[in-house]
Amino acid sequence: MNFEEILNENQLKAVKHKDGPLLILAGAGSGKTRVITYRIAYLISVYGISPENILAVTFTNKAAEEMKGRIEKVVGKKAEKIWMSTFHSFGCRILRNHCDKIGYSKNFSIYDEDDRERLVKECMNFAKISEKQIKPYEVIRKIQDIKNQLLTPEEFYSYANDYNSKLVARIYEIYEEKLKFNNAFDFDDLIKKPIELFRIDKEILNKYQEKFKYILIDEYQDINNSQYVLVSTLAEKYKNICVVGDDDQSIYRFRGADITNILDFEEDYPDATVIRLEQNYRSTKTILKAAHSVISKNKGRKDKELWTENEQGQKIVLTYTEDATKEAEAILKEVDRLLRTTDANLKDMSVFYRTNAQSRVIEDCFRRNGIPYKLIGGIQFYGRMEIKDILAYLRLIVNPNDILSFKRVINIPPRGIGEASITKLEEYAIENEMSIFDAIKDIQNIPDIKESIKESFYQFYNMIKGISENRNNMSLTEIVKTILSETRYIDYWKSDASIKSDERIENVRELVSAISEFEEKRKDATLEDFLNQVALITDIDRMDKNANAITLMTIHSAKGLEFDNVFIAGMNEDLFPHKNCIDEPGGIEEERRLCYVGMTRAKKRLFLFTTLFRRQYGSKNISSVSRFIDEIPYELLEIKGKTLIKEYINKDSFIEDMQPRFEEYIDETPLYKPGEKVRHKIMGEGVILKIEPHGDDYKLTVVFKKHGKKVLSANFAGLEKI
DNA sequence: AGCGATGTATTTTTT
DNA sequence: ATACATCGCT
Repeated sequence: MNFEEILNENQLKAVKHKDGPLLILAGAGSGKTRVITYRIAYLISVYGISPENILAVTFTNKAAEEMKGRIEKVVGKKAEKIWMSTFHSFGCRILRNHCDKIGYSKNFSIYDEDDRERLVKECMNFAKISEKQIKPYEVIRKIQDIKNQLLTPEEFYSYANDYNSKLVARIYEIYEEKLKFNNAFDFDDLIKKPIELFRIDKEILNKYQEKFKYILIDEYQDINNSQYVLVSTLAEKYKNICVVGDDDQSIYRFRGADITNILDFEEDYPDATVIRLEQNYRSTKTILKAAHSVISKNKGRKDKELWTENEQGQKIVLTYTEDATKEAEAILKEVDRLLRTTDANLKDMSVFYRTNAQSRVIEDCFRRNGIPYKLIGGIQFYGRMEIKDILAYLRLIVNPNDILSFKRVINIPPRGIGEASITKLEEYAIENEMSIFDAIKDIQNIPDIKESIKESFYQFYNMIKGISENRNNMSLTEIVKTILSETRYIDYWKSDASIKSDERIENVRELVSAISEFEEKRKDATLEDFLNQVALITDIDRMDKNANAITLMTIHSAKGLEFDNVFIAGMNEDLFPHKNCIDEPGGIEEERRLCYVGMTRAKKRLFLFTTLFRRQYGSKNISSVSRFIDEIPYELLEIKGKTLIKEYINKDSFIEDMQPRFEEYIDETPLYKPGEKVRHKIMGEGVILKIEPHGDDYKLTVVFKKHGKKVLSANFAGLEKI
């Protein structure tokens, strides 16, 4: 492998750096992934570092897998020994090995966002705190913050001065107790608990500090406090820590990401080497210039400007449409045009948006017009109700202490067991510090439960126990199939008349195939392995890059990806930047970084869309163009839909609310000229014969190849130039 | 326990 | 608009 030939000067410097802290400031598209992969390959193949001494933390599981594959091509099979995963998977692995040291057993459950919400609500119930006093959502956010700061309930109590904080402190205390009782970790625990472990057991810490002599952290700008502590702790001994990131691409502040981690790296490690990667290999000059012009409005960033040898490329197309439906149609039109007039495939295209809710209109449009798409995010596959039901059964088999999972499925399908009986059983279990199943064994001692219900509890217990005792003789697929047949879960949905029930059954079947696929890939895998994997997998990890379909996702999900053609929908004020961010300090800057991330995903062409109206809680409201559009130099934009603006600006009702910035885009010249070839959705190809003004609109006379001469309205015909 | 009617708030982004 | 919680009824 000749590293000199495939890397530029700075990339090579980063790859060849051996010992000591290293900060790589890698701009968008600067070949960051290459540098990480080749650096690891170099450490192993040239410096002779043993693969098991390397820890690499990436942003997605998929990125880890891909990098590992590429490293394997250079150094061979031994690449397997590298620990390469996301922060959370790493923490999970540590806990699987050592959680007994902090009072958990290794069949623990991992609670996701949905589980966490249920648990918080339970805790609030328990503490007699109503959802009117404080919203569960707010509590979850606070608890997340507290955990990122690594505070115990007692510690937080001492900080809690105001009323709300005291409520949260109380809920947090119960929440932590319940997690422990259930032998469960939430996402934050996967970082926090390993730190606790390392603090308690210096021997284990020492073992891992010795093991991970070389540490690499990707997307360092997006790590939060607890992740920072975890990394620093591990790197403390050898300080061979290489971090890669870009302060302009920090977009996860809402989950505690702290941009000062990367900004202060040189203070943390005064002898750090700093390497900047500023040559961009991804985008056109136009795209890069526009993106830079936007991001440079941010204050307090490390000043830098990327450059590229790539061609100028076409202008950025900004399209005005009336509303989200028309916006979706405009995207479709552009997609269609690209497919016909360029060599682009659907898999080279992606539509980004700020909020998941925006995907629906676009999905509808694509579905109606037969455009295959893959949707990332929103309600994730493993977040679906029916999938979570089955997973709860599986968890319960693995971890009988998991009361949350127990309660989820004890009456699904219905077994005639109600809230009241469940609560009595749970209280008995908690009082006697026993698992919920041991409580069932004792059920004759619990007063006020009807005999028939006791019998139902017993049956449920026997079913789970039966599968549990047998599970070593069964494959994972057999286990899940047994659950389905014993619970008659599919029948339960078949008897449900709603339109969604077919889809649910389909999803359950897909879960079964996912399990058998998993089992095939990892022959010795246990049910625990599967559940852990599922808890930490994301839609991005499941994405099939080669499927010929256009990708729909939020800009957050798009981080780290690139596409030839990028469409960003909803460039509207209050949506992007989102209204919830506007008052928050630093909120706008974060949104601007998000915009920068979105724009810099594009390699060849970038299309932005904005609407004159947006629907909000049902009603249609006037909406203005995103400020980020104004931050793009006008000469880099090609604007479509000007006649539409003109139409609205002449309406009295509209003019009052009209933002002045619309004015500059008004163009009196009609969009079409005689002699131009156009295409109509229904009538196909034709040539424009005549144009005459008609109110705010234009009357077009067009001769179509197949349908002859027609007179159309320019605004409504939806003609496309060819 | 389960159903339907009524009222009410609406989560921005994700491991 | 719509999902979701709550309440009262069977």
